[in-house]
Amino acid sequence: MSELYEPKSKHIPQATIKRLATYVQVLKNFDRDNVEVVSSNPLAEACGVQGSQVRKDLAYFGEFGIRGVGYHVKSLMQSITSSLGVDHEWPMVLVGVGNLGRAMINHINRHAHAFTIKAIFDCDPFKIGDKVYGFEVLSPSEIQDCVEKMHIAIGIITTRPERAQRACDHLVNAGITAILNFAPARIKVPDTVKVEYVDFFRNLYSLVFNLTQGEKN
Amino acid sequence: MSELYEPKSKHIPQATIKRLATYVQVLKNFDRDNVEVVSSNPLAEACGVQGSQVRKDLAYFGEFGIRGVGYHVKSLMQSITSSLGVDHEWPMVLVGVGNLGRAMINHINRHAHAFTIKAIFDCDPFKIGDKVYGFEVLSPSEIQDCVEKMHIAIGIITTRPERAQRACDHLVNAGITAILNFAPARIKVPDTVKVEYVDFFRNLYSLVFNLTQGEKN
DNA sequence: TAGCTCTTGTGAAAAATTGTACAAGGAGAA
DNA sequence: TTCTCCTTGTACAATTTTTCACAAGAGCTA
Repeated sequence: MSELYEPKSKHIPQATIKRLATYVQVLKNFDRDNVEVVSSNPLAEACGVQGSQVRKDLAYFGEFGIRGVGYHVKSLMQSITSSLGVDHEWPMVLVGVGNLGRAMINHINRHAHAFTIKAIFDCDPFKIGDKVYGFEVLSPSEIQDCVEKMHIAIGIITTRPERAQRACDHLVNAGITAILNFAPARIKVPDTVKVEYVDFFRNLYSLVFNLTQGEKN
Repeated sequence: MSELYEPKSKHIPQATIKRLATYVQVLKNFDRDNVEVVSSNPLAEACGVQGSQVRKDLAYFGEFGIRGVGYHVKSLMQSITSSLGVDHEWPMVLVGVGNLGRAMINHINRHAHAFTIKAIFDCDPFKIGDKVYGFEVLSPSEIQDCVEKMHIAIGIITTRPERAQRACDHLVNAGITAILNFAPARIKVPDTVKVEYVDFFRNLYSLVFNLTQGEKN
């Protein structure tokens, strides 16, 4: 087995990446239950997809399984996280220390191995200087310095929607190239910056649509 | 224009539903800025999709535009929300009053028009009876009664991953048919129950993958 | 009314994704 | 070693989703 996993083919669907994240989550559970080897079908079932889908997704990055046997849980986890680049720590900054922001600081720094919030910012001068979960709330003017010193690539936005674009601009100017936006607003960024939106109202809309559809059938 | 909007065609992609939620979000902003009419291209650009995509998505539900003119912002919002069934209130219950749970109670009840949390539950006997944002934390044994009395269809899970399945079982037994799961764990439900997963580590994985990919090019 | 401009709604084409089916290959038994 | 049993990895087929391109239609002007 090689040390470094590079994609075998050019283009990998975003859906595949998202599924790989799920596989890791489920593999962690298998590992916790002391399962050592798992084949594609049980893994797929636990993730709510088809076995062939799992095999195809993994095939983008390499051959991690043993024919006739399956996948070694621990080594597959390692292979996936290494392939995606989440096998080491990613420091992050967060802008917007409201209720949602506080929850995320706490939630992310507790749960995630690969992701840690290192500094927090807010535009509200009354909040600057406050201590939140051990962090001092800083002024956005300090983002750039912080990002450069700590080599931070990822920023999180948890402001109100009206403030999202401003927060985004601060982050982009500071040199951030990836943004996770929790604010219910679309933001404009240069092509060089990647944005992911987390908006669970989308999920609620989807649930409601399925509920109302179901009634008609 | 008719009063009730029913889908014109049989199957509508989930991706379309999710995009429609985004359109509503963006239309709200146009409305706030007193824009009265918008055509598909500017709307699409603000949502990060193609104009033809917007038109096709809307076409699943009816003809809401005026040729040569565009869409009336207010009436399009109304048409979409009515089509999806989110033009009236959906009461919800939440299980798991930890940090994430608290944040969601506050966040959802402040922001969303169509969605309101009506009661909150926790398995931890030490939490039961506590007051959180005006709600008393109840025992899971009371879910069924609550769901029936208030005609609640949607449940939210914000427990720790180990507890997610138990919370889910409580909800399903109580008659809940749609679940929004924030816990980083997959849950098993009967076919009649819809589940949507909110897992922003997926989004973080995606960002990191794109960052590491970008380096290589 | 006729003519011009603009944008929708939609069939058809293209692209992307998912599912199928099976050859290839590893492990263990005889 | 040889045979059998399993499961992977992948070529190909089917399906789904997105994009393209344009006819149809609405408003405005003269």
